[in-house]
Amino acid sequence: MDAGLSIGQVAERTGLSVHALRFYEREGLLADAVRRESNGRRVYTEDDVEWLDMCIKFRSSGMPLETIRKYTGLVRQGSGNEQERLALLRSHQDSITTQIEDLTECLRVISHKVSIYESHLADGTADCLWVPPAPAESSEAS
Amino acid sequence: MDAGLSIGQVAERTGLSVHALRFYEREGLLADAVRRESNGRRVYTEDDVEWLDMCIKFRSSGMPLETIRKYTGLVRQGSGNEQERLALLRSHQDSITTQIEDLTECLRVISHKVSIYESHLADGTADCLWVPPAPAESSEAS
DNA sequence: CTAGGAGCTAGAGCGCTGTCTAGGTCAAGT
DNA sequence: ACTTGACCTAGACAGCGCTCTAGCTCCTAG
Repeated sequence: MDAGLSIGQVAERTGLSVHALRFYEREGLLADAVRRESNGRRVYTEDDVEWLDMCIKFRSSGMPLETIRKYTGLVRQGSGNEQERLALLRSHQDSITTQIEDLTECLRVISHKVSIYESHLADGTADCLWVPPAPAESSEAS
Repeated sequence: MDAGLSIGQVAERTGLSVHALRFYEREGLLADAVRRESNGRRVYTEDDVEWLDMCIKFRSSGMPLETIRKYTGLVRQGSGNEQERLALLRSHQDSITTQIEDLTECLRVISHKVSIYESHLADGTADCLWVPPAPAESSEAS
């Protein structure tokens, strides 16, 4: 039932490539070095997969490998550094929040542009474009 | 008053480096090739700066240079292809929306982790961590 | 016995987005 | 005259995050 997973199975479950899995391991992103069968093949546990899922969340929210490595290092050291871990997580939290804000602003500007194109296409007046960017926070302009 | 801007001034105003400005131009991201003084120096207009600001929005929301180049090409061609421009903008809009959703999910998971660390640090029980990821959409676990 | 397929390591290569260097021009200030 | 500083071009280099290759070992099925 939980007999341990091959790298291929983990790849399938996480969506990472086998290359990426080996790469992550080499880069020290894994909580503990993956166990091996007698023949040298990696055997992953469910915990490994969970950890990898976490790494994927970190990565996909823009945390650099370097920082994941640092976090991993803290966890590997064992208890005593929870404040540090927390600080790291909090700062990443902030980073994500900022990213979301920035993206939201971009979305606003681009949506404004889209709506201008839409209305100009609707009433046939599709010239006098290109369109200057949205005016920061006020009502319509053109 | 609007005597045209040097590359240095544009760098300062946009936050791009002069290197990046020249790079973007080489890469064909600018609506129209920047005018030059007799001595070959670039002279930017206010419109150029606005265009660059737009490019910055595109870039910072993850649009690849390639796509910006495509958009620029459409605009350069002049009117007649507004549908295409609109399609491109809409698809980028979607991309941003997806990014925001993904980031929001990451933020949820990480905030969960943070709150677990916080409470364990609060009542002194800061072991039994590391913490598995948040359970998708339900109440607390650990 | 043989062919596939999955795994292994070490290390090269790549796509993207800039950044930096080398070598030069030009204009202004001292 | 000389220095300084902003600008120019062409092209090399860099950082990040993978991805792929070469050359190998196993194991299993036909």
